[in-house]
Amino acid sequence: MERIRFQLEDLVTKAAEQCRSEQAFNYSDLPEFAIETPRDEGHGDFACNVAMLLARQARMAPRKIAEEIAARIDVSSVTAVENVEVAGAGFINFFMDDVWLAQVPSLVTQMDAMYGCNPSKRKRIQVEFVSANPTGNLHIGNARGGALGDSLANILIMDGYEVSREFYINDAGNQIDIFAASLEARYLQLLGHSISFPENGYAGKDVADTVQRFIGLHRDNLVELDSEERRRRLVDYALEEKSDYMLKTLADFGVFYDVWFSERSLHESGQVAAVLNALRAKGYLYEEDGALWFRAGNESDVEKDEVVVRANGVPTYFAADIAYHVDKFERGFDRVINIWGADHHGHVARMKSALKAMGYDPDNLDIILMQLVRLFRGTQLIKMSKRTGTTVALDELIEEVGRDAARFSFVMRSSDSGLDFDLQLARQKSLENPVYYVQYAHARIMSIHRQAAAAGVKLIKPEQLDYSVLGSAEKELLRKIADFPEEIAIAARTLAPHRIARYAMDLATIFHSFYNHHRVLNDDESLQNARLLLVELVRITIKNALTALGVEAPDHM
RNA sequence: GUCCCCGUAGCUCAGCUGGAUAGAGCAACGGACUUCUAAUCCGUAGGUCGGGGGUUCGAAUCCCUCCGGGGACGCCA
Repeated sequence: MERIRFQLEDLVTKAAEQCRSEQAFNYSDLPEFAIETPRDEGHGDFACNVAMLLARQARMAPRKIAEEIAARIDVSSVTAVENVEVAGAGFINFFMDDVWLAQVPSLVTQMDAMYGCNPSKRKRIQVEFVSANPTGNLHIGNARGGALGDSLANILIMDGYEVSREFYINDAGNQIDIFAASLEARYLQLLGHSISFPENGYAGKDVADTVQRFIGLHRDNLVELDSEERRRRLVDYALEEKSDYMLKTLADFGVFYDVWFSERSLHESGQVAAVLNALRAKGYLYEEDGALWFRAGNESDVEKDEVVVRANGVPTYFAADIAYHVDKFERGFDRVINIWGADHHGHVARMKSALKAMGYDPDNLDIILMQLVRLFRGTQLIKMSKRTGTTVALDELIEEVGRDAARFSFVMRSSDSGLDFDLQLARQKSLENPVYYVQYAHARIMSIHRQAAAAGVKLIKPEQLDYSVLGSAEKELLRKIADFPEEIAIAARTLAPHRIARYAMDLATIFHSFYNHHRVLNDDESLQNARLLLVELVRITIKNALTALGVEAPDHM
């Protein structure tokens, strides 16, 4: 379909140039205009806005310009163009011959599971998402990040990028020390020693359970050791257990990673120290109150400088994060995308500023700030608290509402919007739940195929399609199907997976309406053949859209 | 105080890099199952796109400002 757009663009450009040479009107540069798909069918298959954009330069009413251009468009050079009209403020509308829609069936059936994919961009993108602290279970916000990141990665792949999914394990730093102290306290308490629990410690039941399992394996072996060694052994055990569980839970959620990257490894390899040295050499670091600060303040959009090494000599999370992002770009990614919770937004400008200081182009780093999720059960808000462990974790969420409903709910909304997730609503298999609406369309089509097979009706090949039997309802479906690769491109460009959820719902709507008005299996053989092929194209497209979102396309419901 | 997100129908939201008469779902009301799955469809009703300026041929969309809601401003991550 893209080819048609280029051809039309070319037609318009030539016609405009001809206008200039014939002095119909004058302009110096032809503005970058659009060949868009009008919302209203009455406005044709494609519309061009060039006349409005030329109005100022040409000093002529847009409508008049459009007429001059339209009169010079050579329709015969592109066979698929049937008619050109000027409408509205000065739109040039193209009405296409059926020829171009007739290309859709063979395209879809040939590409099948690949339909929607765009040509290779020959670029590598890394998507880093979830990256939860391995000190607790995955919560509802991580679930949104997981659904979003995984879908985005799928969409980028479809749009022709090479994509690597990455999880950054925060297995170093302050919170790990607190975690270790909490583990130690629980360990000693469970073995009957009277010891106070750290004030800011991890008091959740899951932490106690982890310690209990450790005791089951190793009994009281650690009691006699010194505290540092005891903590090290406990935390190593706990981090491994927690990470494994996260991996498993994310896999249950349909999320798989290419790389698990350890923060601790950055310290151990000396990369953090190396980055600090480099920044110091470039004059970006200074000392104040005993700590080492990164000078980010030169950039107008950065509020404050940030500490990279504390007064006690320990590097901060930020220091490690700079080293981490340097490492990402050193691995050769053309573009790096992070999905962060909105509460991290203060970090964005400083991170970019640090990357710039290190000699990288900060524009190659995109950070999606995902607004926070509130969890409800009916009208009751469920408060999140990592410390007390009262939140609903991702594994419980999957258990309660199912993977498909959960993933679709998270990904159907723009990441810019806050999300209220109602457990009661999500578990209902009802109208409130758009995922079933889309899945139902797929199941219905599968049912038609089963009936067809039972009656001995075979699916025809696209080249056998009698195009003339298709009515306006069928053509509307074909047009929507034809849009899919472009939808993928837009979703990839704007980093907005929710567009694909929206698209799937729209396509399902058109299909359900068609289904209720027309029978696929009927007495007219050529009509039946055409419709059966058509619904198969719908099925492929819906399935590919759902797959991009990590949602199943069921055969039965 | 500074910064980020949001404000569109009664509710939940979509609206792509400005484009033609602002769209869905839910809720309300009225219809459609002896026929491929009624988890569906068809119709009716519902809007000063938070307010005010500005840019433009054209603004829900871009800029400024004010109001309202949420969030962040730590030698935590």
